[in-house]
Amino acid sequence: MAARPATKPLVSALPPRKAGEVRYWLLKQEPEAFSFDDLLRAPKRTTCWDGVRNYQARNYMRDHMAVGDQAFYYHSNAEPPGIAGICEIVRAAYPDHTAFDPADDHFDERSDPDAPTWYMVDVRALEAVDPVFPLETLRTLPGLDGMLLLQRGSRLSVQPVTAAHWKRIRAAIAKR
DNA sequence: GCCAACGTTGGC
DNA sequence: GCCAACGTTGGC
Repeated sequence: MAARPATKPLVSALPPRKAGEVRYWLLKQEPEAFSFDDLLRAPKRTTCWDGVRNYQARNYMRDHMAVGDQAFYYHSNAEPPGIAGICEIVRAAYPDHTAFDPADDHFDERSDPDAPTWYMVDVRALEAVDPVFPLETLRTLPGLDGMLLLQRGSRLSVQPVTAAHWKRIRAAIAKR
């Protein structure tokens, strides 16, 4: 058994939230499906984050997100890929009803309405990051060691971001 | 469009 | 429980 590479210190279990603590996240979305501009144009600048079908991503949403947490809105499969906006969680996890709808792309026949498998949260746009702050630039910033997004093969669509990384990135965006 | 990396599935 | 096959993600 080879040693687990040092580049893989996944934050799978987060410590308990302290009273009043704000947590930070990164939410991936393909702009072709729903861009940050789409969110700005949505009623109340709010949408439900439906369609997550990965257990780890679900666990972060269901077990660790709270109203008031903030998140980077990240455009994946985009040109360029990068941070397109800042948003906040405005509703904590509740069942993802799209899993119950056979007509929906994200239908999952195994998700039982009486014991839902999949959950979503509601997010509201706070401000655009315009132009997009590119992944390529994130890779050049010091102080982002261990950031999940920057690790090879990282595909998780809901990722925790440490407060230190959040501050570092916000500062880099502001100073640009 | 390519393809490496990943998560899930299912045979055994 | 192992692990090969498969489908998906997402940068490039």
